[in-house]
Amino acid sequence: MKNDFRTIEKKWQSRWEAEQIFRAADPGEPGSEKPKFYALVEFPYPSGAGMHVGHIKAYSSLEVISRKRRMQGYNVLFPMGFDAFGLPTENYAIKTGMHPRAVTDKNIAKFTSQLKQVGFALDWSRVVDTTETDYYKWTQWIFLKMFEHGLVFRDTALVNYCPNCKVVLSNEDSQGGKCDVCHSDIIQKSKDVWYLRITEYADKLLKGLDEVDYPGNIKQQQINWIGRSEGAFVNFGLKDTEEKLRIYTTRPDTLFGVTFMVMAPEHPLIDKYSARIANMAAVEDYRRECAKKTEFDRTQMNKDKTGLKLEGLSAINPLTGRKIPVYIADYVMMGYGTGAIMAVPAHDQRDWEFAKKFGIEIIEVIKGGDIEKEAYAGDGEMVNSGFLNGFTNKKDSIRRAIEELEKLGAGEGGVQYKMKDWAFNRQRYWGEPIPIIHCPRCGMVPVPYEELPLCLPEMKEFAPGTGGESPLARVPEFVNCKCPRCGGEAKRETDTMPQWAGSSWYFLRYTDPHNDECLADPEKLKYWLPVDWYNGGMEHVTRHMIYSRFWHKFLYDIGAVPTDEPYAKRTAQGLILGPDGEKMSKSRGNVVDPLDVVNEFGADVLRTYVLFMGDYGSAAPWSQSSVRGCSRFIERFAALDGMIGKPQDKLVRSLHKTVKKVTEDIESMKFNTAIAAMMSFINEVYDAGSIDKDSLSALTRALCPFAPHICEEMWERIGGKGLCSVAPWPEYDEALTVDDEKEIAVQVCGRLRGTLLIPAGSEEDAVWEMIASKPEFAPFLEGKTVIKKIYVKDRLFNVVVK
RNA sequence: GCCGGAAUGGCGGAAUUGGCAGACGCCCCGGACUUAAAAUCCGGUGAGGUUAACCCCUCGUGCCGGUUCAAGCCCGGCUUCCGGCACCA
Repeated sequence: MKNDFRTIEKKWQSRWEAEQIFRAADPGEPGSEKPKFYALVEFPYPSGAGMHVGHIKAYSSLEVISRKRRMQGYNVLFPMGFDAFGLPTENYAIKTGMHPRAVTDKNIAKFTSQLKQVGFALDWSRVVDTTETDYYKWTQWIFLKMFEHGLVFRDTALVNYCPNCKVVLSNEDSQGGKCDVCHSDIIQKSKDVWYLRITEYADKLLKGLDEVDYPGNIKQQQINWIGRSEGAFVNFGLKDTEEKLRIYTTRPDTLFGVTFMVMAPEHPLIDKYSARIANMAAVEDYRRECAKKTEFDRTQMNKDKTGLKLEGLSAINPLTGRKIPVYIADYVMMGYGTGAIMAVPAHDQRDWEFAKKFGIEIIEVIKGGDIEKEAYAGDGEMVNSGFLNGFTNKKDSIRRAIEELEKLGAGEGGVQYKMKDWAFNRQRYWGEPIPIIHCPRCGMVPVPYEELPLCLPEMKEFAPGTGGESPLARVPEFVNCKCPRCGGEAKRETDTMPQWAGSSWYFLRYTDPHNDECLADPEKLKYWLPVDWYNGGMEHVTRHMIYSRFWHKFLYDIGAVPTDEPYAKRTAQGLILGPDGEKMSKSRGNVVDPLDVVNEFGADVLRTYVLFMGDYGSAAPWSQSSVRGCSRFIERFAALDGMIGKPQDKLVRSLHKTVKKVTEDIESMKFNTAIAAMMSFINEVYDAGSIDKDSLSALTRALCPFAPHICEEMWERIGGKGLCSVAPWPEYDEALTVDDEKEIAVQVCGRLRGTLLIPAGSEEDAVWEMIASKPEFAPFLEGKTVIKKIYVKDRLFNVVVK
């Protein structure tokens, strides 16, 4: 037959929908006795542009895996939803005057129709939309639970602020000093910020990595993100005061090498002792200078150190009693450690550069480098260090130093994280309202649980206020309320949550998307969790995944979910680049629209191509002519119904090998070689001229996860029972996957001198006899002494001669 | 700077984890079919040498060296590219 995909694909998509074959069975329902398989893909942000080929690649992997698992008898949950809060929708709404709700609905409808056109085997009865009140009710519920457990706090802070989006961004959203959404330069602004105390979970997030199946690089990225370091807090005395200047260091054993201290310009002790600081005017100037720089600028200026000595203030080394000068410099950040450091210029390059510039003494305490040239950060024998002299092992000397500090009451061992608490508010309309009420008498009061959801008020204008305040602040009916605690007049918080909120728990809601009593029925959570396999992009490995692991671990701690880790296994797809090998982007004009491919070649071809184009985890450029190659493959398959004939032993064996390869390769995400194996098999069928019906039946089912429409059509033509998508996965006979004859390589002294057909499993002596009797090998062996024979069964025979 | 990963034909990529490098697909070339083209089918296709032809030989997985009967794969030293983090004390 011809692959008349325009008719065929519609036909089978409506059959699947009518028969609801992709619906997952909840516990207690028929089908739930099968082993469960929960396959999760990152739900899309429904942009107006519709789906991108990247979406297709991201979803196709688990689409194929879960289709196969379904055919193998699993109860599969493969759901889809929409992460629909966020700036692009809101900006579009502001520009066009449409309500964000209407924009969202339109975009979701578009995505839904496109996903269906590609034929993804999704359970459409479980669609989740983060912007629906039924959903964000529970996002708010989780926030309140966190509030209740002290994981939410508010602080005034210098924040990353995007002047273009008029919104406060987390560190994660403003990397490299650019806004993640619009790429404008970030400025620093003082704001009231809501924080989630994610640092409280830093250790749990780190430890949990031991029990999950993520690729090493993903684990490593999360480990780096959390950035745990072990060291010590040391309290330096401040001369002529009772004050302690507290610092954090990873090398407390270098205390004897401390020649100055550095505080961050914002350090509070500077204000406290401003009266003692003789050059306070200059200090203020320096501080103003620093405040002008963004954090990005500060961290970029890693060449030239700036700073200033605090005249009149000095610190006392707790181990030596020595007087040490104190500086301020912007290479020390208020946001890490204690905002102050002990500087050991001999063994820290930054301190070294600073010391050189300001003419400060450099004392070597670890032997092994040339501290005149640069700081030495390596290992070596401790010198000039009192009781630490002679230590050569870093671990021992650190332990000994901490011991001494603790004995003196001058410090203690401690741990620091690079990860910071999560700035959790945005001054925007299209997000979940933060369910908190500010009462002049009671302070911050949570909205009572029974009043959830706290819905967004209806508005016509969504632009943020000029002072960067949330548009919700302009709705008096929303803002003014009664305090739930004292009944007095109070005001609602008007900030909304960041886009990461809704995506931090959506996979839980899929298990029970319509529940009105709790975020999901505990029975259903218990049945479905954890997610067995989660696939998505590398770009979400640190933020989204760490956030959602944090929320999940919190929910586990309060007994709301049954597992402490949400995702048992995580994989990531590689990017699809444009045909020019560059990242696809509108400005480059190299974007490929997946729907164009569906219209020209059909969904089966699109699906097959994105998985065939290369190693699934690596980036690969789009190639339109390779799409044609896949189209040819599908056509060649479609024509097999006209080639049915008698079984041929060689072909049957090939079929079994092919089925084995496809079965194994799908599970290890080697989709390209699985497809290649089926292509080879079809080439063999064309060579042989015919294929038997059983083999065609097996091939059809093996190809079905990749190209389900044409396979359904083929299945019907060859009289398959029911729908191919739920037919049993083809079995293979292990005995038929091995040949009874093998062609082995024959080498003399490691050089290939020919091949030899031998009965499979032949022993060394028998093979040697065959080689010795073959005239074609004689010239290489004549007159030589055999020193060594190496035989790798069914593969290779190497004769070493002299 | 630090942490990951990669480098294989004209191109995307295979290679049972130390055992015939280049599967499969694209591109290109030739043939069949066709009035013709497209489509389709069949064949060829790493480089060089040799041969009338079949054969055959040599070289070849970023670079230099090593281990081994045998290295794309292991070890040591580089180069380049990609991703992440980055004045983190």
